[in-house]
Formats: sequence, C-alpha cells, structure tokens
Amino acid sequence: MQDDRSKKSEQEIDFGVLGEFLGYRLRRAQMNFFAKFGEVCEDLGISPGLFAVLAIVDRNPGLTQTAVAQALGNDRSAMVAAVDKLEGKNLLERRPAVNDRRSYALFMTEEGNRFFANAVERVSRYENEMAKCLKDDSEKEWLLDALERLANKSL
Amino acid sequence: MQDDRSKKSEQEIDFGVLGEFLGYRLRRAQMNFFAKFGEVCEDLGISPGLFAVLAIVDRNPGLTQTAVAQALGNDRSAMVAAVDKLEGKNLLERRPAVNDRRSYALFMTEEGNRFFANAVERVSRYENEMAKCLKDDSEKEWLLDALERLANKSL
DNA sequence: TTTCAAAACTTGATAAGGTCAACAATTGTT
DNA sequence: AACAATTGTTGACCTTATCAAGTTTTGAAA
Repeated sequence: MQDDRSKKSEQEIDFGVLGEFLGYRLRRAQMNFFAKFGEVCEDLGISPGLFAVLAIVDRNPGLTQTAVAQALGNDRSAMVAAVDKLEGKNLLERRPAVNDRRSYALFMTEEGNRFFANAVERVSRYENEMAKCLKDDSEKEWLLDALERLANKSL
Repeated sequence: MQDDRSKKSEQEIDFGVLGEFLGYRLRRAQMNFFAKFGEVCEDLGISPGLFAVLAIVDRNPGLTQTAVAQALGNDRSAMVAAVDKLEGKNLLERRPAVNDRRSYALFMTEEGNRFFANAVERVSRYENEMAKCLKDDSEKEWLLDALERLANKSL
C-alpha cells in the first residue's frame, strides 16, 4: 500500500535540489519583489519595467530608445510600447535627435520629474522595508554586489 | 547647447537608483540564470517551470496538482498545461487518487526518473559554474539564505 | 438523508512580456 | 554611386500569469 502524501501540508514538502539552486531562489525572491512593487505602485499605473526606463532617462537625458533598451537588456522593439505609454502619461517626451534623423532623444517632462520622484520615494520605502530581513547595511551592499556578479557572469 | 549623450556607451550610463534597488538587481540576475538554463537545456525541451514541477514530484510522489501548484507559488490552473506537457513527454503520469476522485496523484515515470537525473546533472553543472563568481561555498550558503528571507518577507 | 459549501481539475478569455523577422528612412562606408 | 549597418516601428508569435466560470466530487450542516 502506497503512501498517501496527497494531503501533505506545504511545509512538509521536500524541495530537493530546488533548495540548493540559485536560479530557483532568485526567481522566488524576485517574484516577491515584483508583487510588492505592484502593491505599492498600483495607483501610479506603472510597472517595474516602465520605472526602469524612467530611471535611466532621468539620469541620462537625451539617450535614444535603442540606448535605453541596451542599458536595460531589452529588445529595442519592446521600447516602442514602453515609450508610447510613458509619453501618453506625459512623463517623458521624444525629441528629434539633433544629428540623426532616424532616432529620437528621450527627455523627462516636468510632470515626469515629479512623478518619478514620488515613485522613487515609494519604492525606496518598500525596498528598505524588505531589506529589514537583512542583518545590516553591509549585508545589503554585499548582496547587491553578489547579484551584480551573478547578473554579469557568463558560462 | 545641450549635451549629445545619445551615443554614450553602455558602460558610461548612470543607472541611478536602480543600482541600489534589490528588486532590479534580482531581476537582472534571474534573467541571466533563465537565459543560461535555456542554453543548457535547449535540446531537452524543458523550461525552468517544468523543471521545478519535476523536482517537486520527484521528491514528493503522489502529490496532487494543487499541492504542487501551492508549493511552487503558482495558480492551480497553470498546472494543467504543465502536467499535460510532462505527461505528453512520458516524464510523469496522473493516477487517480485513491481516496478522492476529484484529484490526480502525480508520479514520475521510469523515463521521467532518467530524464530528471540527466537534467539535474546539467543544471547542477551550470549552477556551479555560475557560482564561481562567489567567493566560496559559505558565500553561496549565505546567499541562498538571504534570498529565501527576501522571498518570504512581507510588508 | 438532504442540502449546501468547499475543493480539484479543467476550460476559455484576457493581459503582459519577450522574441523575431521584416520594413522604410537614414546614416556611414567602400 | 553602391552597399551595408542602424533606428524606429510594426506585426506575428510564444510563453506566463491571472481570472472567472463550470463540472465533478467531497465533506459538513441541518
């Protein structure tokens, strides 16, 4: 007679190799962060991806869409809809590039500056709240560094 | 005359707050891991999500679809297509649950055992390769622990 | 026993992201 | 002048995720 484990509670489940795999742990942690981002920024109508675009344009005014896409590791075709949305919200604008009529230069609007400052305020708050499960600031710095190394590691 | 930063190289880009945000760093690291998973397991026709299902069933034979979904943090309805695919590959099978005719009990097939062992071999290899950018085993353990804390942290 | 709420699986609709190939306009190079 | 490369864009496609129903079955309440 075989075991009936169908009703085993979640806490008794053996995750096997998943528990030792960085890829799985990274995914679970990131899913949690995205969920929290959604809760905190729900009324702002902005996603983590759009927030990242604003963050890049905010600190690097005049970049082309392709340059922003490369910075974020996205396809440049995906940037079209993103910039369309942000331009539709009057948060940034496309200006014709001065020396290349193929491309646009991206700039924040005044409303975009206010909006982004507010968004950073919210995201920083929940980031700090999440970071409370880390021992101290040095552990967070260490973690940020380790994550960057993993993000750039090639086989 | 405004700066022409449209051609700024990627390495000169200022990431601003993104560089301090765990959410962004987690996403970049996880994207890299998923990309590497795809490279290594390309011919196996399996995704990280399907691998996770196999890992759970492998160590917890007889679980229902819903139990697996809860363990992985997925919706029950998403498990249907996943199990369909894995059953179509003869890697696992649905058996009628002994005490509940509403649910199935999931079990690995013989082929599933061999397939999963092979997949774990590959994934372990690239996981270890990726972990070489960490100082030592203790740093990896520390990182796994920190990621688990972040995955379970609530606001 | 009868009734009713809840659970397990499934389906279908929907939405969001990501990838990819093409296209026109423009640029840079040969 | 001819050719290749780049930029923004579009459209197709795929994968996930989510959500609301609907069916069958279970378990508890009246």
